[in-house]
Amino acid sequence: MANLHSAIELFPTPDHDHHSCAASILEAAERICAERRVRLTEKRRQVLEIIAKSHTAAGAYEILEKMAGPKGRPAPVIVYRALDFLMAQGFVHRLASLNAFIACANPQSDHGSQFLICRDCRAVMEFSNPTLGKAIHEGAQAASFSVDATMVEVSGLCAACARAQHE
Amino acid sequence: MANLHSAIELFPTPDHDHHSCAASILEAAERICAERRVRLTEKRRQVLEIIAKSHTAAGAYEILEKMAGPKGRPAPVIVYRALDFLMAQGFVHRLASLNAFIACANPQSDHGSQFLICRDCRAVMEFSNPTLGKAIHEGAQAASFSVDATMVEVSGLCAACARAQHE
DNA sequence: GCAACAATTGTTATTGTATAACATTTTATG
DNA sequence: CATAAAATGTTATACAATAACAATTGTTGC
Ligand SMILES: [Zn+2]
Ligand SMILES: [Zn+2]
Ligand SMILES: [Zn+2]
Ligand SMILES: [Zn+2]
Repeated sequence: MANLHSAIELFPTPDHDHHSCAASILEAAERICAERRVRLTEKRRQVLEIIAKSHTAAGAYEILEKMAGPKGRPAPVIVYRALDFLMAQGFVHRLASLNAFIACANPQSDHGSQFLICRDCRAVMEFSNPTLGKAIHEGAQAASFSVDATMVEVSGLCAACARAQHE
Repeated sequence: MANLHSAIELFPTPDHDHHSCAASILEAAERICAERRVRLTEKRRQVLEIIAKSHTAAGAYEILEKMAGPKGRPAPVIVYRALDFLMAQGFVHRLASLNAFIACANPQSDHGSQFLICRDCRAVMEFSNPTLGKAIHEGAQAASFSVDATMVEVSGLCAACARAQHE
């Protein structure tokens, strides 16, 4: 996961070679599932593969389309169940502002969701800013509020799209 | 809006007297609408009133139920149009993590959305932590990302519900 | 007042997102 | 292999949001 000091190189550019990202996500998932004695079944793997294939968030029905075989696409509940599993294991995050899903950049560590979302190319970057996490926790504490989960979604324009607009 | 140094008194407790909160929200809305020469029509006022009546977020269809008269409830689009207006004027915020709506605690100032949401009593507190806002902006800048809108939704347990669980 | 126009509301239909309930199949365990 | 648990299949439904167009209400200048 990007710690925003080296983030400039890490925001997914439209042209970057993505094969290694996707492969390493699948690899990590298999390893972690083995460790935890949970099963990365065919459906679950298929959904994760589809999500990991892109740095843009995928909607549930978009995933369904990509799962479609000769007999047409599976029922919605199929993808939602796979997503529930993948989110429980921390392999996938849900972006509430988009009703869409993105592969986790760092599935090992338990972490709050913090995302930059480009409104133009729809690329998503997950980041983890300690200052931000600390500010949230302190704020909550001041209200005697005990935190379960935090959601930070920042929408705007990525550097590449900002440049493109100036041309 | 709470600036989390005095937040302990401000998280809405289940038993607090709410009439003044709701009344002042409606009052402020009327004043601001007059200033801006926009119309707080009957439907809009009704929707705002329903939302302001509670410190828990209201779903669109929940609002529809409460709008129901002898002829049944109005069409969904009625409430969504009112919500669009109320959000544009800054009287209401949408909570993406709940697909629900809450009255703004400080409709004067333009501000990013930051909320504490109790998973138990479902009460919502809007807050504005400058450190948090700054951290988000700095993080985005480090990624050369220009921010349009930020969304911070923190779910957990409020103080009252935490106490209740310990009994 | 009233014509002309803009804003708001009404009506019907549709798309998108997500879950409930229950049957069947697959996998792990003794 | 019998049993139980986990995962998948099937059908139906609930909830969230928008599209397209008609009717009504409010505003403005004459
Ligand atoms: Zn992550
Ligand atoms: Zn972009
Ligand atoms: Zn607000
Ligand atoms: Zn509570």
